[in-house]
Amino acid sequence: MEKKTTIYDIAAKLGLTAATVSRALNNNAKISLNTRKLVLETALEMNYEQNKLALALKSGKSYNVGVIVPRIDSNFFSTVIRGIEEELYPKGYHVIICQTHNQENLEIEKINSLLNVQVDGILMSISNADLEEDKGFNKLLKNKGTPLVFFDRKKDIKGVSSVTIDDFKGGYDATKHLIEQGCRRIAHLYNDRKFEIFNNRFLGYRQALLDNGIEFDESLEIETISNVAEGRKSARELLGRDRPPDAIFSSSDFAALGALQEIRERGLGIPEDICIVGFSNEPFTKFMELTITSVDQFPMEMGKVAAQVFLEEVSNIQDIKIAKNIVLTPELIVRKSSLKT
Amino acid sequence: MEKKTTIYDIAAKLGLTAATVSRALNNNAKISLNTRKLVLETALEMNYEQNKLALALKSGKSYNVGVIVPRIDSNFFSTVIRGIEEELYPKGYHVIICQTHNQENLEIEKINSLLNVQVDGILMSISNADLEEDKGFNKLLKNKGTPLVFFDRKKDIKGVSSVTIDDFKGGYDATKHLIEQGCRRIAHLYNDRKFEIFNNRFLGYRQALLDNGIEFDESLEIETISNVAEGRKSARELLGRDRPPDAIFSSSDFAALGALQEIRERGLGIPEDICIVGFSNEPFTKFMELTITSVDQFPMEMGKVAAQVFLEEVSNIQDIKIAKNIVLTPELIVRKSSLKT
DNA sequence: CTGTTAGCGCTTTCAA
DNA sequence: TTGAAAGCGCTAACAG
Repeated sequence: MEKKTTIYDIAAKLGLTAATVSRALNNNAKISLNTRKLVLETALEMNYEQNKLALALKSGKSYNVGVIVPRIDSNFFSTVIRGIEEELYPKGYHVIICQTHNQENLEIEKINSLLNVQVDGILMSISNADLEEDKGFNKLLKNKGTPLVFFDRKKDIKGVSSVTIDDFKGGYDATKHLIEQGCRRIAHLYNDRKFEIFNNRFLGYRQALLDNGIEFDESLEIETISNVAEGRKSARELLGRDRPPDAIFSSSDFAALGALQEIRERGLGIPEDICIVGFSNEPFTKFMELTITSVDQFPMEMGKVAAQVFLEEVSNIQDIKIAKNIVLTPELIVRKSSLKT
Repeated sequence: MEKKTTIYDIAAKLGLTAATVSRALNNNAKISLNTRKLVLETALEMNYEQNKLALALKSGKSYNVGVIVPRIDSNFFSTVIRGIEEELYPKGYHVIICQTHNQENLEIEKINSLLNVQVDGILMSISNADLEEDKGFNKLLKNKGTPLVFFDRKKDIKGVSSVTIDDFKGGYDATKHLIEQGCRRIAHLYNDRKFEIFNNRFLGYRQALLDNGIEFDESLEIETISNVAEGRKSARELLGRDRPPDAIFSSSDFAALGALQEIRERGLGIPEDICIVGFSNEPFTKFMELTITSVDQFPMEMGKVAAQVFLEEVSNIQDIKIAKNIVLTPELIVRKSSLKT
């Protein structure tokens, strides 16, 4: 375990001073060609590597950004993170990831933790719909030096930018598509409406019905958790009704899958008897034999755009900051589960 | 954008010295109960937050670890990372992620980049099978201060620990299972054998055949890339043979899926005519109607164990380090695609 | 129990 | 063109 060589080491070896070495290395100031060459050579030879930590302390910029997500092992979030990393690395930033598992206390804790390690910004998707603008946020917002950018699950906070998709349109298009397929009793499995994203999908669904002269039927609107078992459960409930639906639009692909399984097990045909549309375009929706129609959220794009917003904000910390709310357009991917021929 | 408060600020306010404040905050040395209370209170009131960067520079420990993977948006890697994060965060570490996209130069570059930001260790899955123990590695190994831990895709390097699964056993069990189902002409779609993991799956396959008195047939062994299209292509090739196989063991779930699709489109039955086994237990394998038998690699465990190995190594940097090579046991998950009744 | 001093590695005035 | 000195925020050894 040998010590890392510092600019002092190479200064000593050359009979120079650290300042000179620093200058030579950064080819900043005017330095004699000779000394520069000399410094560069010995730096190489001594395996010198700049200690970015010292630089960070000195400059106040760590070139680290924190990303907070409910969990990383989901296709959506890991793809967003991929986008963020790919956009930020070329600009010299590293990405620190944090998971909250939807635990309220962890969300605040991780924000503070990231602030402590002096990240230059935080990109996050809210885990906790009830999250108030408390400690963590306030701190972020007060020292306007560290920008905050929401992606996907945002919260309307003055001065905070966000990148989301148009969930209303996603819900609207999905429902409209089902109507165009001739469906009239369209059920909706929705997730916790305290989250903007789920509420917007819900509202889009309602609006599409309205625009097409279909009255919504509350008995067809069921709150569901985003997993296969819950999707099955909801489907069971719907199929038990006097007048079962002829289509299901689920705000989660997993619940859509559960519904699909339940329906087929009962001998009903998809899409003949019931059409199904999910949301998120999870990989499995296109891998199945009975491919599932879904709404693509362009997670990679979302990550890249969120990163860009962050980059803009760090470069203008002085200026009065105008929050930017970027909304990406989702795309309905029509597949077998909803395509009547 | 107000300045962050430092211990000097609170020292000034209290007519104390920074050292005292530091001590009070860390309740380290003997401090009068009074001053401690005073310091703690004003710290709170002034919104003091420790600057971990300064601490890092001072102590030489950044409490950051780097994780390098080919890509993060795959179920396997993102789950490993989840495990790593969950194991390390409680110990005070943050996780920095880097992707290589299998680009050779990026692999070295990211290692160096992480080293520059003074990570306390690097956990990585090799992207480049040909990677020699060059620059990046040498640097890591020379200054033994920063431990390196391989997971999944490792390379045998003296003094470097690793956490992998027993790919040989994975391949062996998969093949044995197929034999038990009555299959005799078992094809194998293998990935680049320059990677230990793929080679071991291959060898396990061969050994299982041998142990059961079946001679391997090179014409049934096809190199494939891990995606659906390539799986289809390989299946097409196999089905064109004089004596097509009665089973396919693929070292990738994606290629297995491609093969499955191709086979069914040709009107052959799975598992009646051809059994299929994949590898990795990707989520979709259990979501499909025709569920796919696969080998679970326990990625979450792998991440946690890799993190533990790292933790051990950082705490013993002084001692002579004995590399640890931990091998987890995979599990064959039998599903419809290979279960003849 | 608390103050003084020095130093982690680097950059950046200010002088020379 | 280069050196001297200070400072980023914190801790730790040594005094007192």
